[in-house]
Amino acid sequence: MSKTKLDKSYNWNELEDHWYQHWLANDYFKGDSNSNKESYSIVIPPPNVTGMLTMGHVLNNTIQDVLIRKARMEGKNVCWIPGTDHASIATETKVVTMLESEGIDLESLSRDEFLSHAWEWKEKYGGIIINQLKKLGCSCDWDRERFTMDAGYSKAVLESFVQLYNKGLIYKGHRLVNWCPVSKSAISDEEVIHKEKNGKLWHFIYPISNSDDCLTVATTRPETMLGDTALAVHPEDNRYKHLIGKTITLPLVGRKIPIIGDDYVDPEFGTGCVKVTPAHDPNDFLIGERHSLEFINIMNEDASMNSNVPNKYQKLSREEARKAVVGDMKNEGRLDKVEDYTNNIGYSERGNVPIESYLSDQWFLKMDSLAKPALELVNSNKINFHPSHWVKTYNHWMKNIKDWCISRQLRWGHQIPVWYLNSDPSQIHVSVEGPDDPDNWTQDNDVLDTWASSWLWPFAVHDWPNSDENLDTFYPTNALVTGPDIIFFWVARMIMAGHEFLNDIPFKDVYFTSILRDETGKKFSKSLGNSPDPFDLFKEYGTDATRFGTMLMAPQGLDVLFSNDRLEIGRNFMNKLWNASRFVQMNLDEEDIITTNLDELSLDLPEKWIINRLNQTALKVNKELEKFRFNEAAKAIYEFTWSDFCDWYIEIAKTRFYGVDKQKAKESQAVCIFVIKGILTLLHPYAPFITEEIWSYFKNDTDKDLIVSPWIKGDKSHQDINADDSVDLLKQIVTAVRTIRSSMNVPQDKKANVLIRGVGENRSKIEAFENIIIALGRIDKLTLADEIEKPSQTATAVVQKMELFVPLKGLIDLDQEMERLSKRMNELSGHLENTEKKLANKNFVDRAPDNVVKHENQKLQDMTAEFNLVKANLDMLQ
RNA sequence: GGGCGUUUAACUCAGCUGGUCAGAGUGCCUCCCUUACAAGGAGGAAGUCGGGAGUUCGAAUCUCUCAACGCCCACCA
Repeated sequence: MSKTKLDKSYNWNELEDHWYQHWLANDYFKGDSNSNKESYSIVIPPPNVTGMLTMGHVLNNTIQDVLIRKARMEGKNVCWIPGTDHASIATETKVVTMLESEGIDLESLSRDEFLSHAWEWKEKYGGIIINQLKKLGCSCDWDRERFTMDAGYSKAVLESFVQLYNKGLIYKGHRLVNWCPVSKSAISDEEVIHKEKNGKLWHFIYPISNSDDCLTVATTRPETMLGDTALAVHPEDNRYKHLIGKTITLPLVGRKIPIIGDDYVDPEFGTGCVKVTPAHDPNDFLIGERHSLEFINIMNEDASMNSNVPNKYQKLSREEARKAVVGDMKNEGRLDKVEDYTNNIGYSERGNVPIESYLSDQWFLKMDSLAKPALELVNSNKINFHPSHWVKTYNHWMKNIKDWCISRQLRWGHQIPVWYLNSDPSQIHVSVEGPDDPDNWTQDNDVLDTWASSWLWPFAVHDWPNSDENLDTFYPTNALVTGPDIIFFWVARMIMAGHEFLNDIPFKDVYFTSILRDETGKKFSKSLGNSPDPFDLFKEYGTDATRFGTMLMAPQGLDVLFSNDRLEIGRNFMNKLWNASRFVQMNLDEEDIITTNLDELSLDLPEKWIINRLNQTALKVNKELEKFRFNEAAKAIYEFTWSDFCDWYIEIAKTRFYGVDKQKAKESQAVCIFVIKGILTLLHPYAPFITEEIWSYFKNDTDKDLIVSPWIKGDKSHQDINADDSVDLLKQIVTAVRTIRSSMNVPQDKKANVLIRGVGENRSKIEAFENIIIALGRIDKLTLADEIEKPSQTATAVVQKMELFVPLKGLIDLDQEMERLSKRMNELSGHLENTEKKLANKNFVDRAPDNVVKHENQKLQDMTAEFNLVKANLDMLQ
């Protein structure tokens, strides 16, 4: 920057890009796989390649950037690997929508043609979110950016399939799966969202063959009766058990189907009699297997009726078929009644339509043997969850894990590396490269579930299995930062994959972020349109303020109600920091002050105090960040900067800057710079842009850019109780004077005299601060005395057993003063009562630790003294 | 049905291994545009820490219980 002075206000829109480009140009973000320094690595949870930056991303990636930037400043070999996920089903849906809108006939497209459209689309839109992350300030190693369908990555995915297949963990099964009729593909259990819906319960009357008797059956899905192959009752149900073994003629279809007895049926529910559709319901499927029933698939892939149903229903959608079936049953007099009924319906997460249980050939991965070691890794704390209560959720899922349906009937994704011999499809070939004579073989049409590629992310980004170089340096990663909503989809599976393929953990710590909600508690989501556009916020508040504000309001593991005025806290803080820095800068006597070494100075108590407080803040920030308490660390920096440095030390420093003692002025300037640089260092991970900008004005010749400057650990052994106590006394006196002035409505420009009685051993301390107290309290004359008569018409206060008199001739309002003193007396007597009670309790004195008892005694003494003085002063007024 | 979480000032929330007179920001009241900052400064009002019980010398904090709200998982046609 060519400027030598900080601008009057911080113009983030100009400076953010400048610094980001500067960091990139200096290669600060790059990890070094040949370094022998301690490494620190994170892999980004790859956003969907179709994605746009949301507030969720802001939260998630700011946290990662905080960890990464701190580690970098600690001098570690840092590597944050970015990338995107091909998001098979989500992306394919978008591409299909686009092609349809362009009037392109999907049916006429070959697989390759479709894929070339998809890649075109990816090239066009795939980079958006990456650029958005750069705007956010993420210090990722962009040279290592990965995409889950990159050539190398794809090879890793196929490799993993082949390995698992060869171990016998992958099998093909003809099973009921969750079927999304929109994407015409199987989906996993985790991709099914259950929604409560108001539906109906239809009661149908079925005639029993060769009999006049009937059975009434309740169903929520009338259309599936076209695929019924049995009726089931409980074997012990006295109403029906004599019917077991008989048959009924299925109305509308004419098929004769048996009445069977099965424990699954709950006699209490509905009519106690269930229609069984083995090909379209998971429970019925199991009944069907137990009783060797016929499995009749009645639907096409889009959930319309197929040729296995009577002609008149064929090609009807499931909704139309339901209407038709109900109408026809009613016409035949077989509709007994219709009840309202609320039930949970599974919806496809992507297609947002009810799923079908659908019979099809799919590839499955056996999970039991993978889950066991992964469970152990977390429960033995080799991997730590933050907050830890997520371990229970993890355990529950892992202990009830089911085989994973990994095949999808899509085109965008990793095509399953299985080939069938054309002349005999029962012969299969499984390998990464495919068969030698490809003309005789046909590859499986399906692709893999997206998560069956992203579960390899922590090591596949490093060219596994081809190269070890980066893996040796950057694997296992240190931390994973992600949302608890993908604990099953992704986190659990990465742990399994890490153990399976590399026999190691993929990360040491997992931090689960908060879920962001709007003011009314609704989850931010694209479909609700209630998520603010982060870029509007960056513009309005600045990226640093958005990052800082978001961190401040994101306590560990709780949902967060997001609102813009939280970001104002961040913006105001950045403004405060900017102005404090500007103030210090404009008061520097000489430029070379920035090179002053504090060790060469003999500092006064206020200087020692603020340096001490900075050290304590650094210790606190380190401690909280180690525990992933980002909000607490942010708060510590905020409070130190605002309350200690700006509110007190800068005000004290003014008395130095404008005083006659030039040496003190210089010392104070040096201390201000030291403290500001400390603040900038601690704040940099949260607010990288503004801190780097201010730093550039304060750095000296040996300083590097802030992003790579040394982190402050804090020094546990450094303490200065004397300085703390002294400044504490100073603050109490000044505050007492200010309170009196304020409550007596003394105008700002009117100076008051202050007398302090009973100074005793405090005299030297106060004398050392005299000019500061006079300035901050707007005092004309300060008189210190051990014994002195109380002036008339004076307001009083008690500070550390000293009486403070502020004579206010003509200004004092007796009633107000009496009220003020009475209030304080009441407060004190309340506390005194409690303390006395405590100390009178023999059990307390005997059993509580000495220091606690001692403290209570001290409290009693101090408060009694203050009480007596306040009372005496009050009495004099009456 | 099973599990997890939340309940602290008017609002949004901190408060960690039980022990300073329970904190912050916003809002509210009073005063101040004092040459770093009105996106600011000084002062102030505001809380039986969801209800109840228990453990303890001592509970916002630990245990139990009840209530309200939220989330996750499972699911009977």
